[in-house]
Amino acid sequence: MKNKKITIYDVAREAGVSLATVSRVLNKSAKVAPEKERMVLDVIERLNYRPNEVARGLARKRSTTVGVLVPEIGRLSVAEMLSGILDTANMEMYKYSTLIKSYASDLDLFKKYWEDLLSNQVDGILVMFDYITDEIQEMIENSPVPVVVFASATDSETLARVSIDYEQAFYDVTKYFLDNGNDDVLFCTRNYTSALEVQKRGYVRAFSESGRPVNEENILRVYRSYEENYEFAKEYLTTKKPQAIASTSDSAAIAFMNAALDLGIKIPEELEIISFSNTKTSQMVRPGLTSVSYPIYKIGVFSMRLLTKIMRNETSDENKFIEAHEIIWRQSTRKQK
Amino acid sequence: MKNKKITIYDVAREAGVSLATVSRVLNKSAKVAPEKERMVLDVIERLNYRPNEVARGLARKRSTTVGVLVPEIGRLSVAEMLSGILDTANMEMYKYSTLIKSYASDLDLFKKYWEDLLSNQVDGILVMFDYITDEIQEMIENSPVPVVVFASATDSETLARVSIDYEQAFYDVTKYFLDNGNDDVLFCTRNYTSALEVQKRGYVRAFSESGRPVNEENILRVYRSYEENYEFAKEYLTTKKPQAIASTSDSAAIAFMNAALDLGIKIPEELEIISFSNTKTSQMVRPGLTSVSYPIYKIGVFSMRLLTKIMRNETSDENKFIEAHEIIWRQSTRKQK
DNA sequence: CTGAAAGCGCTTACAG
DNA sequence: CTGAAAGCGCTTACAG
Repeated sequence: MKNKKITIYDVAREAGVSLATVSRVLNKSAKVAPEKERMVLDVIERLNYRPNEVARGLARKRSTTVGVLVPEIGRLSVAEMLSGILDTANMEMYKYSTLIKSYASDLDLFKKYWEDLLSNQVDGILVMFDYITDEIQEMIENSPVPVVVFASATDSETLARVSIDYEQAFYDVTKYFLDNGNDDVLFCTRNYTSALEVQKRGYVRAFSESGRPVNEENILRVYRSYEENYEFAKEYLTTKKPQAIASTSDSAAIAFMNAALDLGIKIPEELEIISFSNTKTSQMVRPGLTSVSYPIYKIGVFSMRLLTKIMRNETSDENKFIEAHEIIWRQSTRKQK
Repeated sequence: MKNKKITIYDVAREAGVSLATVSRVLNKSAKVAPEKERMVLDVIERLNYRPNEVARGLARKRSTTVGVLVPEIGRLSVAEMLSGILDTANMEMYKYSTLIKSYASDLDLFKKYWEDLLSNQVDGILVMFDYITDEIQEMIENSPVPVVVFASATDSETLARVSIDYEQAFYDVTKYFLDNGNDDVLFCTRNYTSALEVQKRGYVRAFSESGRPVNEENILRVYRSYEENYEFAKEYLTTKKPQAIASTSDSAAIAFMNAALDLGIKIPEELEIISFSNTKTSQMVRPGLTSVSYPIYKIGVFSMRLLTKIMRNETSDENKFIEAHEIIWRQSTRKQK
């Protein structure tokens, strides 16, 4: 560690010009005589001057920093979206720094981080929340800076957002099962919160349309870890014989699959399984796991792009992007591609 | 979006005190008369005042922000480490904001982001780099702010860092294979850079000790995607019959495993496989994949903690933490637990 | 095209 | 215990 901090004053003195001029060549914000510009640029180079973004932020009242709030950075899908967000934020035309907060699906933590981000004067915020409650929506609507919601279930028609149609995705999967003679469709989900509501709606709709009743007992809350789910599945499948499983969680889907195999239940002949996130694991397991695939990385890219537009006041006619989902058929279903 | 920015001036005026007093109660930096303190606190509450961290950072010359440089945020292990870093950074006693940059394993991008972080006046930097070259090491040593290196291979004895002993891990795995009668040990790695050197050293050492020669052709560079690796493995295993595989990449290990199974090669009887990262997938596949496990989350926690100590000038007698690794034995090896 | 000056919203010696 | 004032390192009208 060394390096004495060198400031714009040093550059101005050394180059024999005023602060203002240095600032102008730095920001290309106004015409500067070519010779002076050269001088300044030379000095900057020689002194290895690096503008202080914090001072800059204060002076121009823009931090060129955006905040990102995610429920759990350790989730593979989240990491993948962050990847899209960061890549976009750092593109030449954008160049935003990103302050990332992972709130562990905890509402209080979410609120705290939200305040933290505002304190840090972010120019905009990207929010991912499994389900946008009224409270969260109100926070967003009262935000002093633009907010874009991504990969979140919501009923709002006004929020700027990019995600997929969760209800439709669950509908599609359930309908496939029902259309193929399965009455007893298990619905496994990890978070038994209101997030469930939007998704459950698709499940219920498919049942209604097919004229069959929904059995509430078939809506299962599963665990976080694979081991727990495996034990649970093994016990469950010993007494009950569902015909099909739709799971929001990859780990639960695979736990059920492995448990079934270990119990001698044939897949997909006796039990069909579809998972709601097409992670790398889905293709590595045997039999391959049929999954709903959606453009995770792209959702990150689009949400950052949308936020940028709004921050720049580019009147975007469209502030809502619903990405298409698709079912990737593998060996855990009778239909295979 | 609404909310007119309210500043410390507004609070001072409203509470009938000076700026300085408000600042004191905000920072608890000096004694303030209890009644005045109450007043100020009340006004803050009522006005919903939120200190501007950017102005604060400028004034006190500390941003309470740290930078994090990772090769690829989308990698599950990276996400998990970030999880540990963020959790620690946000703990009451620390409270650092984190500026995260993912440089796509690109040296130029790394350098750019490095400068960006310094421009943003971070108080410290956490660096992950598959292998710390001399160039990187020099950047770190010349950094104006403290730097902690994590989960990176390096020969440096001076850098503050926390990681595992890569050489030893590769040695352990190779030795297991050699001790159990496998001469033909494939070594699969994704990045054929100097990172390889440190790891290869363990592989080579095990061979030397056992008095057997290393066959350079057994050092394989694999692909990024599972599909490519699967195709490659299938072709490879058709002509060659290795007895054991040590792979730095989970996806390659599983690709070889599935390809072998599809070719009728028995695992582990005819081919043993060990992977170098114990991801969730390792336990979900059948047969279970024996893997080297190391405390990923903990490495994040420790590195952030170490950085904090250095930033606070707490003379840490120890600036190097090497976490223990462990082999989790599953069904892809003859030894199973 | 260029400089002097005010201002961004805070903190922190310095006096008292 | 408290306030006036300088300063953190920039940007940006305002004159010229």
